[in-house]
Parts: sequence; structure tokens; C-alpha cells
Amino acid sequence: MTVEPGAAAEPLARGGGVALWRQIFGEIEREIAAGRYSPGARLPTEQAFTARFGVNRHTIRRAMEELEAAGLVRVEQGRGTFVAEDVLDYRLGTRTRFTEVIRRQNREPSGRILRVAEVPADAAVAAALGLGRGRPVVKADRLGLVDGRPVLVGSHFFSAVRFPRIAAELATDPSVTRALAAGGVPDYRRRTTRVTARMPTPEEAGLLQQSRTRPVLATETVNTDPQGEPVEAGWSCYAAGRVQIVVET
Amino acid sequence: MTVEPGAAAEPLARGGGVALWRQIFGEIEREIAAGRYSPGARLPTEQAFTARFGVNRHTIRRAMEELEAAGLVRVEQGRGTFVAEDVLDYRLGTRTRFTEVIRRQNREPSGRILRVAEVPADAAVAAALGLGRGRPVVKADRLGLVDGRPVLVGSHFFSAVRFPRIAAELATDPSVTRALAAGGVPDYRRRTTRVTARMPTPEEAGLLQQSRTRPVLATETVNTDPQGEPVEAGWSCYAAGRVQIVVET
DNA sequence: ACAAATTTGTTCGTATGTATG
DNA sequence: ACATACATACGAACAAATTTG
Repeated sequence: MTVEPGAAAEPLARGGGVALWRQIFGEIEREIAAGRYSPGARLPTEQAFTARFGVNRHTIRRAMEELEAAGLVRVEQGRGTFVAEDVLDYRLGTRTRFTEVIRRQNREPSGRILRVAEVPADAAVAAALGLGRGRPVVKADRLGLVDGRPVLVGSHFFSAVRFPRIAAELATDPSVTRALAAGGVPDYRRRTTRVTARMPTPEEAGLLQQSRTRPVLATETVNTDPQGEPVEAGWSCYAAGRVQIVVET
Repeated sequence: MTVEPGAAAEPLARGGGVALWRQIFGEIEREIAAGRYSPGARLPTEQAFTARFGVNRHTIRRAMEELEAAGLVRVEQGRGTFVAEDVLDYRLGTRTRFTEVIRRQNREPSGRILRVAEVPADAAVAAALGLGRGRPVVKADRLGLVDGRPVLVGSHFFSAVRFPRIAAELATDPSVTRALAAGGVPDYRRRTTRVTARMPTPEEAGLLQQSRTRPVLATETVNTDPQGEPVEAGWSCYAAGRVQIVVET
């Protein structure tokens, strides 16, 4: 497909002292600010912009480069260019609760329990909770959402002996905080958080609604009661493009 | 290719009360402990083990499954099975220095400066250092190694005005701590650390000696002098399989 | 498992206008 | 007037990643 010079192209001030790519940069910047393209949405292709503005692809790419440097868009080879989403800061502290962390950013948290089951503790769970291997624990798989979009999925483990009714609690209310309160632990503290990166399982990618080729932030956490006794251990993963873990020291 | 039952296979106690996969598990576990396969090395294929022990591939897989659950090996679909490397805990605190963090784990840290250059600050660097955009900053690309293996690669930024000689310092000594000390900042504190996950660039993968299909932990850090003034901002990435960021709260 | 189509990334080359000395 | 450097702009071809059939 060829485009006649200037045919149906938007008016750009050629030779007016302002470089073409700067004008295009400003135009797209304004459109994003105006909400014409919403966060996470795919922008038109470079090809399409080339036709729209009647310029060479290099010129479009120069503008895109600057838009990316300014943090307004994210360019992915083979996929397209996307309007940057505001990344959520997941701030870690001694009182780290999903709901509170999200609310503090003026976003709306929600959760959904996917599955609750009583299982024997494997080596890792046993070590984290300070139990013997094979002791009964309650495993709760949970999806965490922010403004309706999934951002984290993971499994929480609790001693089935200390919290005999927690499976039933969680089945009716996805809040870990309230489930622990009902089990006699009105307050708890985050003891450790270990963070690493890995590729998601197909199931995780599906639940997080993200590509299987994009990595996730994987965490291992331990929460204790005020006496320092572990009450919950969790293995979660976060959609890396939508969340950033922040540590202030 | 088929293998005669028992042909040239190692002696396993069949019908002796110990499941075959447990014997194989133990055998491989001992070999790893004995150092026959070094950390990070690829194990023989399941096919090869099948021939060696004269059992069905399912039996080998059962043993591998358990070895993975025990954290001794890491199975990667399509690539093979690898001896797990001891993951390094990168513990974050107010005084977080690469050298000290590593030494505390009884490992040997070292570093190498890849490139030092004076460049104008882009939006992100300017914001992190509290400078105007376009102000001159010194960018130092550095590789961090533990026991001779690369674990992190990243760029450090310093105000070229406040630290006029830091480029020369870093060119002769890769220690950021000593370079800042020479610039009149004998002590500094970690203010924030932001962590996310992404795929490495080809260059990063090469420097970290890891596959381009495995993700990295990407961090953005800001260090300040005792007065709270930012003195260094850095963007680093860690080989996710070899490092784990640990936050104790 | 493979092939085709789509989209961004890279690298050539060419030409023009502007600022500088 | 001339040489040089630099940013801008265009064109073509190919590489690499992703998606789809």
C-alpha cells in the first residue's frame, strides 16, 4: 500500500521550526492524556501512524522512542505499542495486608478464594510454619484484584490444628485478616518476604490475564502473631507489569 | 530405541520393600551431595537415566519430581534438569552494600566496571537524584559477581556536578562505596528499593551467563547521604535463579 | 509441528537545513 | 564563501518476536 504525499494526512507544520517527530509526539501525548487511548490499550501500529501523519516510519519511531522514554507508552517487539499503565506500588512493611496496601494507593482491592483444602505439609511449608513435615495444613488458593484486574495469585497455608475452622471461614470470606481474627489472632506481622522472578505456569498466566511469556514476581512470605509464632505462610505471584514491590528502609 | 530389561543396568533392589524411585532418588541425591554434578550443571537426560537404571521413564520422573520438591534440582521443560544452585539471599536494609551483603553469607563478592560515561540525565534519573532533566550525570555500568559467577548487572548514576572525579575513581576501583567516600560521602543509606521482574536484554543475559528465556529481578534503588540528599540512583538486574531478595520487617 | 502474516527492531544509504568557526 | 558537524527526514531491505491458521 502506498500513500500519496500528504494524501488524507493530518496537517503537520513542515519547515516551521518544530521537528515533525516533536509535533507527532505532542499529538499522541495529548491523545493519551485526553483518554482517547486508555491505559493498557494498544496504540495503532507504526504503519497506521505513518499513513495518518504522512511521514516516514523513522519519524514515527522517533516519536515513539521519546514517548517510551517519557514513560507514556511501552513498546513490545512483535506485539505492538501499548499505553503505559500506572504500576501499583506494593509497599512492604511490618503490617502488610493486601487490602490496606491497595487502599493506600486509592485503588479498590478485592479477592476471590479459588480453592480450599486440607493437605499434609511438605518440607517448605513445614519449615515456614515451624511444624513437622506431614502435619495437616489448610491450603487456600486466592486471587487478588485491584480495580477489578487480577494482580496476584497465590496459596496461603495455615496450621489445621491451630485454626480448625479457617477453611470454612475462608470459603465464605476471602479476607485472610478476618479469617485469622476469627481464629483468635486479631493482629499479625509480616516477618519475612523473599522475592524472586520466574515464568508463570499456564494456570497462573490465565488467572493473571497476562502473556505466558512475561515473567511474574514470586514471593514467599511468613506472617507471625504478636508473640512471633508463625500463623501463615504464603507463596504468591504478581503480574510483573502491573505491580512493583517497594521497600522503604 | 529399546532397552533390554536389566541390560547393563545398575543394580536396584527390586521387590526389596523400597520403591525403585526412592532408590533412584537416593542415588542421585547422594551423587549431588558428593559433588559429582556441580551446582547449575545439567543432569543426564531422563532417557539416559532410564537406560542406566533399567527402569521406565515414569519411574525416573517420579524420582525427579521428588528431587525438585526437595529443592535439589530444577526441571526446565525442553531444556533439561539442572542441579539447583544455592540461592543467594540478598538481604535489604538501611545499610545495603553489595560487598557486605555477600560477605555476610560467607561468599566472595567481586565487581567489574564495564563502562563509565558522562551523559545528560533522562526523566527517571533526574527524578531519582532530584536534579533537573538534562543535567550532567555520571553513568557507571557494573557487573557484580559472587564466587566468580555473575549475579547482577546494572547502571549507577551520580551527579557529575557534586562528584566531578567519580568517573576516574570508578575506572580504577569498582567499589561504589569507596568512590562515594572519595567524593566526600563516607556513609550513605538505602532509601528505597523497587523490585519488579522482566526478561533480560540479550546483553544482560550474556553478562549474567543465563538463558534469555529466564527472567531477571529488576531493581531501582536510591541511596542518600546522612542528610537525606540522594547521592546515587541505580537500575540493576539480578539473575533470578541465583538470587532472592529478602526483606525482614 | 510448521507456515504465513503482522509488527517492531536494526542497519544500510541518501538528502536537506541549520548552526558553527 | 567554505568546511564541518549535527539533527532531521526519507527509502529500502532484512532481522526478530508474536500471533494465527
